[in-house]
Amino acid sequence: MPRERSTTRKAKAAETRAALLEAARRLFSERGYLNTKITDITAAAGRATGSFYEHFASKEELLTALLAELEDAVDAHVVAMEHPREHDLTDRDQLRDHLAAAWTVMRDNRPVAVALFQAMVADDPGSGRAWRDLREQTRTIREHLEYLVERGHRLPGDPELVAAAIGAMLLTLNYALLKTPDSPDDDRVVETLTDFTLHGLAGPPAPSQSVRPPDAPPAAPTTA
Amino acid sequence: MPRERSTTRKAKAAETRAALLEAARRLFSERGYLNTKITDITAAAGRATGSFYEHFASKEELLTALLAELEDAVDAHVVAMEHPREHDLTDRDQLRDHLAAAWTVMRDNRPVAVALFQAMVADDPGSGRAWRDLREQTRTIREHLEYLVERGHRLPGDPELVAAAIGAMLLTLNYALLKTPDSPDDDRVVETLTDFTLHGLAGPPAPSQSVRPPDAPPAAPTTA
DNA sequence: GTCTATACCAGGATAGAC
DNA sequence: GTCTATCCTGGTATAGAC
Repeated sequence: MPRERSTTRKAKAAETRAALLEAARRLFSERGYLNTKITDITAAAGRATGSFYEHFASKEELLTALLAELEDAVDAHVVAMEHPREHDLTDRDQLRDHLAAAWTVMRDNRPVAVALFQAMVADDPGSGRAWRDLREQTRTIREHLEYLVERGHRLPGDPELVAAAIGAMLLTLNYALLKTPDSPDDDRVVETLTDFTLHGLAGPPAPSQSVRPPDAPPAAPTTA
Repeated sequence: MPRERSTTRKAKAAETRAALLEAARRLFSERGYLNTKITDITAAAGRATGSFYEHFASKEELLTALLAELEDAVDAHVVAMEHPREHDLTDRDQLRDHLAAAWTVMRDNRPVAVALFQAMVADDPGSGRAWRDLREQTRTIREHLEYLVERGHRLPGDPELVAAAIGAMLLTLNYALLKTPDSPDDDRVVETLTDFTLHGLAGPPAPSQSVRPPDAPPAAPTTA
């Protein structure tokens, strides 16, 4: 009789590994990645310090494992979508869907989002890691923007830069709003970011093609 | 004869203090705030470890001093401007001036910008520091946006949130672009951020009221 | 594979002579 | 005020028994 209570004797290791990952998630979310020590993780997992190194060489490696899990989950979720680059981000619904997806992933995986963001910023500024991470995480957006440019659309600037700007906004705002209480609810944030990204401060052109009712007053005239 | 070579015996302390600050600036800029240890600073300043504590109680306090210097400089620079909140950020020139000012300050004070940003992110996510810092640093923008709303302009969302989004974009993009080589030049970045903030991805309304020549093709039609 | 125990070091901070 | 010397903590990582 191989495994009865999920313990094939040897597969018990996987249990410890899982416990460590789970504890890490909890602590990363609460105290943050940088302030969580390896000893904190093992203690929270009810394991000895030494056991940690049987599974991970370092905290960074554990984070990598966490990230791999996340990517698997995301892949499984997007498996049916294919996600070609032929999306028109100047279409409000499509834009909102993209931003909402990004936002939801960050919210549903708070520990990883926190850890990645902190790790990105903690590295030496000259290392270029921040830029690299930002580029990677905005790949999809960038490709969509490049597609727009190819179709003749005029963007505010280089797609790479614009995509990075949007990503910077998303990542940092998400992090800042993690504070436990009274954050604006996710829907409102996504709607705001959508409208801002789509039309900026100036607001939509004359005939409101947004979802909003037409009771919005016109743009303010110039001032001092 | 009081001071001959800037050493009144006792005023020599100020020299050490300045040396520490200067060394800290250099190291913060190169290795970042988090990776710079107090011993690194004293070593770089050619002083003994113990001397540090004669001037600052901690690294954080040194950062505060650095920040105070910066604010003095900024104040002196803006002294003639008064800077009332009656600015219209939907006016491209005014918007660009604001963004350019923020960008220039960050670029001209790289060490402080790095340190503040890292310190903000390194704190526990639940502490709310990130949100607090973000709010403080976007106070001016927020006030301008509130002014717009009072005048009847329709923003993409709550002024506080929109201001924070803009600030998040600026701070993080600045940090990411600090990597020494091949960053796009500051002018291009500011222009891009201006256009994005003003009109978003959709671009300006039909009759181009932006600076750009009218050779820009129309917005891309809808697609799959 | 997991535990206990411990070596080890980086770094913060202080004591006390000059 | 600045130095040298040192203490002491927290945290990483390993050794070796079970």
